[in-house]
Amino acid sequence: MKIATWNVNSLKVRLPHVIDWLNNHQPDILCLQETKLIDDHFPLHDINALGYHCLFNGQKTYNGVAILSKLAGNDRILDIPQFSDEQKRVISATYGDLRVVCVYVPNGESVESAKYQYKLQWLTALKQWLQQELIRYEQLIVLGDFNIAPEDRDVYDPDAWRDKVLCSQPERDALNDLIGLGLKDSFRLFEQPEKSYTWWDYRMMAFRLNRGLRIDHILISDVLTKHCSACSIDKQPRKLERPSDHAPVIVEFKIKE
DNA sequence: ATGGTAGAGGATCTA
Repeated sequence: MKIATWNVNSLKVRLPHVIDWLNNHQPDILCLQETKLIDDHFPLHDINALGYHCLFNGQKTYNGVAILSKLAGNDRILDIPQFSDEQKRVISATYGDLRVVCVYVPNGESVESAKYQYKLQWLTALKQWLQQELIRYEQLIVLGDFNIAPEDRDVYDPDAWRDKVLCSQPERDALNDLIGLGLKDSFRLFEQPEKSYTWWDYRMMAFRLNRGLRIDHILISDVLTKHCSACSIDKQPRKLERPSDHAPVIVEFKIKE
């Protein structure tokens, strides 16, 4: 079983890349962030034509998340329950015995910004909700754009990024709090190349110079860890014309469900 | 040097 996450930065612009990627990789599940589409404009038929079901939670201009899957999803939940938020950043559903939570964590803008406080509050709400979900679902996977680089080795220039947004200690603490609920960063279960990143700024030739950050993650519950066989970043789509600024992250499991 | 690029939408806001 193969599950992936990809911040596409506009599904309208990136639809050809997503279609090619689905055809080439045949993931069982692909979670998308920054679809930037209202639900009425979701390209449902194009994706259905590839044999994938779609669940989505979109809005105009910003944010927006979706889950594409070979199996139909059950028990769909939109957003974080009991957390009032106009921004569409979460969708979750069950596939077989697997509970999938697709997240687009707020960027935060800068540590001085009000958006940074929103980000930390949002992460607290996510933690409180996931604590309950982990009781309900033994096989839980939480994946998406977390907008947090967990450690200095996940940053191309740690000194330049020290205490900056995406790297600050409160953000890293918040991510570690999620992991502390009983989740693991699947990427770090395996030996990985040095300087592995998932996002590169469009500016200053950042991708060509591999000036990136690893901010997209796949967190899995302990039961899933036992069956997890690989986790990797696919840099290939970042090399295409008009790419997303993020690369997909893929996790694989030996179990079939 | 406080820039630069991309997307949405139609002037800025967000990342």
